[in-house]
Amino acid sequence: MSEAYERKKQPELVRRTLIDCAAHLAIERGLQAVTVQAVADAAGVTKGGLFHHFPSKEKLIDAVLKDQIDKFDAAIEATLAQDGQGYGCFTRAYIVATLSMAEFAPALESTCVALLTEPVARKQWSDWLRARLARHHATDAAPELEIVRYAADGVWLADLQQLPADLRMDRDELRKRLIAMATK
Amino acid sequence: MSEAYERKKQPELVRRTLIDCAAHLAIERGLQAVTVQAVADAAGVTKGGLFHHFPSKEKLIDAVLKDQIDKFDAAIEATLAQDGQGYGCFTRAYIVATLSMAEFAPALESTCVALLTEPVARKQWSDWLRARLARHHATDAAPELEIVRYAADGVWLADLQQLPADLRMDRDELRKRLIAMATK
DNA sequence: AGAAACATACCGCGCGGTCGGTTTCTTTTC
DNA sequence: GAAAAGAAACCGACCGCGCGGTATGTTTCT
Repeated sequence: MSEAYERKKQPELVRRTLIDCAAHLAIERGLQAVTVQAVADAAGVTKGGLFHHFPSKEKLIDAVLKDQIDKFDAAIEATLAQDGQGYGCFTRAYIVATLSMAEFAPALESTCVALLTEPVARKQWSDWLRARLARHHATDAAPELEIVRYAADGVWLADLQQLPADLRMDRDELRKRLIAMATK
Repeated sequence: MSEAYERKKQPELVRRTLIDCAAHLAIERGLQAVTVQAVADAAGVTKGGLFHHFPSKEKLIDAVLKDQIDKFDAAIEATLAQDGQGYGCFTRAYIVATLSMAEFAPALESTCVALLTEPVARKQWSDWLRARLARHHATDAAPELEIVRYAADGVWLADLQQLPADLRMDRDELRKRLIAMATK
């Protein structure tokens, strides 16, 4: 109640920090660096503290995955709210979301493909995509749009690999071109 | 010399098997399943035998990576030998190589993105790409072609994730469309 | 005979995970 | 309102196991 100084513990804040640190570690120093100890240290907690929030390391990873998908989904929803509807609206939102992920979190907490190759993660992603495609079937079923989505994925991958800038197109121009391909 | 029954040991064959098994394991059961013991077992060798061929696990992984890039490079070279030259010849070869990788080795030994996210691997790939782009600068520098490459990468990624078939376009049609985009 | 190609047995370390205690917050009771 | 009671949040020490790696012996080829 008192707004003097909020010295109360914030468990959900710690939980967030743990998830973020795990993603950060994975992308910065590789998957092998994601140990329970390292994540706990980075989050300023002890190992015991971490296991208070997550029953196992696997559950931690699951949470990281879910978090990434949730963020992505929210970004798409936000764009859809503006763009409205019409041919390729979902695809355009997909492009914007993917590219902005890469832009604002350059290989930081944006994602972890490494995790995506883990069998558990594949299902989470394909389930999400299937649900989305079903929803936007009327506007985004054209094969041309599928190809544009692949291109966005490729850009995302390049970003994850931290592909040197001299091998890549300017991001704004890239976005423009992709959106143009997904319009009309 | 004797062609009676070739009972001689074939060390380079064992080496190949080890590399293949490592890649196989990574893609089938995730990166965490790639342990020295598991690779050795899968290859029908003991752990000591494995360490006779590779001084460390890291060198094994390096070899897997190099092998993938070599295969990819060879596939491109083969296509280039037929396609000849002209606008987008490298990009078309890139498409064919990427797609055939995915087709003939469906998530088997085709590759391991997981490994690609490891810092070591990033350099290997970007070095290769830079060298290639420099060589084909005259024909494959157009921004449209870069986008098509991204699309091919996206397809490759989808394959790695073993994305269900109901979410994907037919591969032959996909190839046709991509090549068309990289022509003229 | 000598070297390469393995197998066998072993080691130390760091990993994921557990357990009991301690602190911090929330709720109950008077 | 304070004090007691309870639960939640977290720490610190510990454990067993499986990992990457080694040293030495044994077989197989040249």
